[in-house]
Formats: sequence, C-alpha cells, structure tokens
Amino acid sequence: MGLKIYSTLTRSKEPFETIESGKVRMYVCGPTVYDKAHMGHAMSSVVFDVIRRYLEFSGYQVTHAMNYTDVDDKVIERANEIGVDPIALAEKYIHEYDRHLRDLNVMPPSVKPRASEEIDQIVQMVQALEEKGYAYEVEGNVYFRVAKDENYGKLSGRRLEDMRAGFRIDVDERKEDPADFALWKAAKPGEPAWESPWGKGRPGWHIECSAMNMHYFGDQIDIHGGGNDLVFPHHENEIAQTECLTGKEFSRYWVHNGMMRLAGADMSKSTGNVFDIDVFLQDHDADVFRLLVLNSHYRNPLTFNEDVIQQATRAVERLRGALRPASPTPGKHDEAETELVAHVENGRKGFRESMDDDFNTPGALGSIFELVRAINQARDLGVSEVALSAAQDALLELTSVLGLRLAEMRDRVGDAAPFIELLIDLRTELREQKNWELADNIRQSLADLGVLLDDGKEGTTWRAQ
RNA sequence: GGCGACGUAGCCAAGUGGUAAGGCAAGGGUCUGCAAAACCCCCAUUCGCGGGUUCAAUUCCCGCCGUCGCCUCCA
Repeated sequence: MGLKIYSTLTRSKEPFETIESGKVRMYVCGPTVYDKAHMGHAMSSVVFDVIRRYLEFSGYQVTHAMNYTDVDDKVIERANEIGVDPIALAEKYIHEYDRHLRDLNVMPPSVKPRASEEIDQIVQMVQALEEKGYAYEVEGNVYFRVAKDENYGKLSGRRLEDMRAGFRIDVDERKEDPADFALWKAAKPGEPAWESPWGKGRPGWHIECSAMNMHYFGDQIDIHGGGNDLVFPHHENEIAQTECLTGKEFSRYWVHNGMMRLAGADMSKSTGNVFDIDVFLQDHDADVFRLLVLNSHYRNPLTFNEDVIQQATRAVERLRGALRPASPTPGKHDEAETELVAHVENGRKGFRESMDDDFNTPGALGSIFELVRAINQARDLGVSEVALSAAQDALLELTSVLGLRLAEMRDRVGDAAPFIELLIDLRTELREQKNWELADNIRQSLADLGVLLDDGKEGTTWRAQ
C-alpha cells in the first residue's frame, strides 16, 4: 500500500510513481513579492514543506524548487507608488519571506529562482513557441495562441467557448483571441526591461514558471504545487506553454492546497492584523500554526480564527507534555512496557497509512495523539525511563516529519537541567518541612523561566514550556 | 452566468456501503499541602434538507437550501 496523491488534473488520487526512481522533482509556486506575506502564504509553505518531509521520510530524494515572482505588474505598481526600484522592492520582500520560512521551520527549498534571473531561459522559450506557431508578436508583445492548443483548459476543466463568453469588452484588441495570454510584454517607460528579439520588454506572469522548470528540471517534473487559486489561469497556462513546446506531460501530479478562511466574524480587522506572518509569530509558536494547519486536510479550506489558534495552542502543549520524563521511582511493569511498544508500532503504522493517503495529516495527528495517551498512561503506571523514552523518541520522529519542534524548548534548557534538579531537591526538602511558601516561590520562579514542575505521587518532574 | 469545492457534536476536524478517529471546550471522578499536568468516566442512535438505489447510506445517485473559491495575472 504505497503513497497516493490527488492530482487536480485527473481529479482523483493516483498511485505515486516518480519519473526517476527514488527521486522527486517538486516545483511549488511561491509568492509575488510586492507586499508583506500573510498567513495564507504561510499555510501553503507549511503544506508543501510537510509533503516534502514526508516524501523524504519515505525514502525519496527530493529536489524542491520554489520561485519568487519579482517581475510583475503588482511589483512595479507598488514600487512606483512609493518611488523605489521594483527589483529592490522585491528583494526586500524576498529577504523577509526567507526569514518567515526559517521561523516557520520550513526546510529551505533546494533552489529559489527568480523571474528576473531567468530572462535568457524565458526568451528562448518564447522564441521556440513562436517558431512552432504557438505564439505571435504584436507591437513588441508576444501572446500565446490558445486556439492552437487543443488541450487548453484540461487542468481547470474550462472550455474556451465558455471562457470567451465571460470576457468583458476591455480586452486587449491586439490579441487574436481574447483568451490568449501574454508571454512577453513590451516595456513601458519606467518599467524594468530586458533586451529581446521583440524589443525591450519583460516576461508575462506564467512563462517564468515554465522556464524555471525547464531550466532546473528539464521537460518533466513529478509534482507541481501551489494554492488552488492558481489553477486558473496560472497553472493552466503553464501547462499550455510547456506541453506545446515539449509534447510531453509537464507534471505528473498537480497538487493544490485549499484557501485559508478568515471569514468568521471573530477575526475581522478589529482583532488586529493577525493575518501577517510577522504579527502572528510575535505572539505564537510556529508549532501552533503548524498544528492548526495540519489539523485539517490540505485540500480543504482552512478555518483560521482566535478559537482555533487557542485550540491548537493547547494541543501543542499536550504533545509537549508527553515528553516529560518517567517517574523518578519506576516500578517493574513488563506487561505495560510490552503494551507501550505495541502502541508505538500502531502509532507508526497509523501515521504512515494516513500520510500515504494523500497526506492525510489530520488522520496522522490522530495516530500521534493516540500514542501520546499511551505514553502518558505508561508514565502514570511508572514504567522505566528506557521504555518510556523509546516511545518518546518515536513521538519525536513522527512529529518531526510534520515539521513540529516539540523538543526545542527542552533542548534549550537542557544545559540547565542539573541546576533545575538541584532546585527540585531543595524544594522537596522544603515541602517535607511543610514550608509551602518557599516551595511555591521556587515553583513560581521556575515557571516564570519557562520550567514547569509537576508534583506526582512518585516525586517531582519538570518540563519546559 | 460558467467551472469547482464544501456543509459531521459547543468549536476545529478525519472517516467508512453495515450504524461515527483525533484535538479543544464543558461536566463528574482519581491524584495532590495547594496548583498544574496526567489518568479514568462522560460528551453526535447521528453526519444541511428532501427523494431514490440497496438487505443496509453519513458514505452511491438526483433535487433543493446554505457557505466558499476561481473565471487574465492572489498561496
């Protein structure tokens, strides 16, 4: 029972088979860098990060490309508004986005191409399309001849006639067909422009992705991803350009994540701009966002509001709580330890089965939480440190496939452990003397430093918050 | 108008042709100097509404209602 992935192209789950055995070429559309990134971008990044991590966990060698669209109408428009150079503006937001990816614990893409750095490749591609009759030039603009592509519309399920019917009157009169789209745009004054066979100009939106794919991966890739808002026209046009040129299937799987929904009245502007990645991460742990995202299937719309943030925060605490050490005075519990081993196996199995089913992360989390309960039960029973930490290692492994960093805090205070334990011993003596006030002071002071004490029947344990 | 999704407990959310994972919240209990955590119990005879197919549907089909996305440059 191997991995299955839902492809937008076939609208069904397909067994995952790569072009090259054991290797995955994955291209994900990144942001147009004209403004601060929002939580929707973060969602998409996390979704594809988890897909990548799971593929690697499954033994694939993944090359992950993510582009930055830095030459674009919106970038130019914004740059002109504030009077800066468009490329410089894009550069600023690219830096910012890279930082967000780090903060969100998104594995760095293998390559991060930018439109402005792929001009040669783009020009070559447009030329080739022109030679094959799929493109035509009008006054320095080059358009893709949609009517010549008999498969046009196959990804989004649209028919040309339907689309033409919807066009308004303000279409570019120079196009042969209102549905044709720009491959190359003639430069207007004040815009970034490059030399080309058609005069000075810049690439259209869709061609950059086709060109980058060809540059870094060749004619075919395994996975092409992005938000489902890109299905049309962006990905539809990418397919058209690339497949008309190569005559081969462009991408084996088209993977699209659902949109984030900010709908609920509880999260309007009045709540503040919780939508910016920046702002969110100031107040919340990246793990919280990840859990929130992974708690629903990537293709479905994601509910995002204060309620679910709270719920995710508590859930992350529960996950971390499972990493608390074993009871200081373990007993002999062979049966319980055997059972714990079985739970670990079930957890792993359930996790894989869910993830193999089109990256069903909510199902995978279900298995993880079942493992959490088993670990907590075993600890309460008093199983040995060895048995418990084996299960905890499994928990850490599975959650790390989801990109969660449960152990981070624990690791961070790791060096302080001997001192914390010293304080615990001291406090235990104070408690034996019924000096509650001092004992509580120590507990509170440690809590302020992010170290929580748990007084159990068998003694006191601690955990990092 | 065209194309496409979605509607499961108070909230978030999986899932299956044979009667509903998981998380959060609420309630009861165990433990505890107190607290927190943890553990146990409890929490949808029911999966938007109305038909149909079937021995059996939340799961398949049809219709309706509702929410949402895309329809030329938004992840």
